[in-house]
Amino acid sequence: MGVMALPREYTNQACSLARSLEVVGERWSLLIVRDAFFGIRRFNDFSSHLRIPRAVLTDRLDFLISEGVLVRTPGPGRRLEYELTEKGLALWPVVRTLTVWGDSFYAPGGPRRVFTHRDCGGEPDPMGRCPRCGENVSLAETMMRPGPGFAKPAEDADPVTLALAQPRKLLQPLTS
Amino acid sequence: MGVMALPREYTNQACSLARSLEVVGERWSLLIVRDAFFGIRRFNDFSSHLRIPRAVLTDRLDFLISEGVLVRTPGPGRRLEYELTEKGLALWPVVRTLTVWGDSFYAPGGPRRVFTHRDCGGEPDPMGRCPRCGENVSLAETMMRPGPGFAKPAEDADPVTLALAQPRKLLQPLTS
DNA sequence: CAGATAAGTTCGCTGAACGAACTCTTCTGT
DNA sequence: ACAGAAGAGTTCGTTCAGCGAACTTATCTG
Repeated sequence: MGVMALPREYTNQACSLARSLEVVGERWSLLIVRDAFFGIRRFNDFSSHLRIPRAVLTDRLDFLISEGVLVRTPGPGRRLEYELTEKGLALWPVVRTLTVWGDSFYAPGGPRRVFTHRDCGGEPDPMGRCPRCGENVSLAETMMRPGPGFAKPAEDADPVTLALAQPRKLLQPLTS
Repeated sequence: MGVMALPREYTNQACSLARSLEVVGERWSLLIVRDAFFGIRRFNDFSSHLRIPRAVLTDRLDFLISEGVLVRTPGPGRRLEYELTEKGLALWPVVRTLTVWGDSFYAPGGPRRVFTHRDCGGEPDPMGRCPRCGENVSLAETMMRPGPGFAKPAEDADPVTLALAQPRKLLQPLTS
């Protein structure tokens, strides 16, 4: 059974960071969430893009659902899909700040992906504030595209990886 | 030997989030970094505050040093101390956004800690911008104090926990 | 009705995390 | 100078989660 033991509690329960890490601090969890922001919604798409063991993927999805970060919904053709809830969407600043840190220290060629305000072209900060127009940019108004440090995927890369190498809107369902 | 194998690589190396998680995505790493922001600098203080197995703490500290997130320096009385580097300090937005998310969804009584601009009392956002005075607030100008959702530690809690229940400046060395 | 595709399960293995106890070195008081 | 305490790890046996590969079951599709 996929009943997953609650991840062992970080002892210092007085801290909201520790509490958050109990939910999204396990291996793969944040990458699954990131892929959901990128529009991935189906089991096999997560599996082929992340190359995570399928049993682990099952566990993580179940757990994220039980924590209210994802919901499982029937998609077109009754196939199951996984989508971010409001609570999951609220993780965007976390995903973004970690990515910015990685870009700063591990991407000598510049950011691997760039996120821009669809309407004005500015680059919103992790909280969504656009420095060009001053607006608060929603995720649906945010474009993602390869940046200067992007490593072009091989021709024979999996279809999901190829699709994510094209400019897209965040959260736009990726139907491979 | 504390030689730690590089954490298994998350396969999708085209992504800076995955790269970041290889550095700070392992169990305990971000909590160690958080404690460093709170002023903890000594092995035993990390150990007693986090209640992490000591061998794991050794591994994590060595690894964070090898990645340039921490430095080991001789402190007063030649005792070793661990301090955040510039690269480590750049993780504050990550720590802060995760904490804010945890406060939002797992702290019904309100934030467990609040962080304020020493000069004006405003509460800077995770990027450091103070909504009251508009300034960009440095970490050294940021005060931390218990918030409405803070669980008062028991009288017999360890000295580190007790010290962190008092208002303090971020990064101020905690010499227990 | 015969593949093909989606969405998982099952299984044996290995390595990391765990807690408790132990070691070695440096301070501190008398 | 010496005894004891505190700091900073190491060692050790156990347990459990993550791993990859192969297998299963259910739904589509031609």
